[in-house]
Amino acid sequence: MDKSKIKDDFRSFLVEKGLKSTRQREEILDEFLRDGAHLSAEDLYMRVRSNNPRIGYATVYRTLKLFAECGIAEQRQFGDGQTRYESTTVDEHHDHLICTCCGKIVEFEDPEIEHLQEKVAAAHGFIIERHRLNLFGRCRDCQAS
Amino acid sequence: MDKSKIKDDFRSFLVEKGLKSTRQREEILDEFLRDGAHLSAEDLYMRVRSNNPRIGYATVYRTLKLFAECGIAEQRQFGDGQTRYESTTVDEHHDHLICTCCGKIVEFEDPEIEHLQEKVAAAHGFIIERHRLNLFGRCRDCQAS
DNA sequence: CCCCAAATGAAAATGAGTCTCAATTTAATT
DNA sequence: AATTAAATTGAGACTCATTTTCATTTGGGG
Repeated sequence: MDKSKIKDDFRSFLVEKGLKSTRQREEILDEFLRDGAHLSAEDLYMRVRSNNPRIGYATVYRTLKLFAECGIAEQRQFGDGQTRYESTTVDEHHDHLICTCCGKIVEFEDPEIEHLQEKVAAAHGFIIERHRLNLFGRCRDCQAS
Repeated sequence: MDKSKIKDDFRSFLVEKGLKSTRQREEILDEFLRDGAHLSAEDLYMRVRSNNPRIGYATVYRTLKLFAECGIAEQRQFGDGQTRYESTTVDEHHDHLICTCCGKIVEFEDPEIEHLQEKVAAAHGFIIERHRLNLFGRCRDCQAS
């Protein structure tokens, strides 16, 4: 949750990889951290643009991939055809409840489920690196209609 | 698992919807049921083509969507940019272990996990319609490298 | 300050999936 | 068997997210 730590992480990552720290990358990261959960490249592009209209589409895409590679963001697919990115704080990640009616997304975590996942994986000889759990259904509001 | 029952299901579905049973749909369904777990439209197109090169791309896409609508197939995204379809037997569905190294996909089911999912969803006021659980990691063979 | 590898932006390219439309086929009806 | 209306098909055009290309600009070590 500490934004300046995340920024430092990213800068270190760039140095290690022999990449450069640029104004654009900083701006994109700032905007990415400003709030938005589940931002698509398009979303982020729009936001960044409103501060600095000279930033290109491709740069946003490229930078987002760097975030993922660096580990400060994770890619998600919710089935609407757009890849969405979510900022991660190292030891924290969450699963999602997605309303098939209104599209609302609720995050949750459940240690018990995680533990069972490890168990299942181990039974098949796998070592888990990450997981994706999406529950699709109807939220309370949409159960009326 | 009873292929002729699945075919009958699909035929009934077509009748109910006022749609027509065609040679192409039969051929595509036959090929779809022949084996392939996790077929992409492209995969299936290739296979169908090897029997009948006159079948079009669009027809395969359209038919696959019908399968999904009918409930004899489910769509899956494994993050490689292609939608994959998996044949379903009504009450049976599975989650996946995906090796990030060799791409191997292992299916599993765990009633305990499912139960916990229901619980979590209920706690947030959701009624689950379906879920997707993917565990990414390294399979036994790839843990060496 | 110089240099060059890396980065950028604009535009073209790609690739999965969808749509259009003229020609064909299905299946219900004469 | 012939008729017919509606559904289907195949080819290719199209969409839209994402990637690549390439000429130009920029970061930062020497």
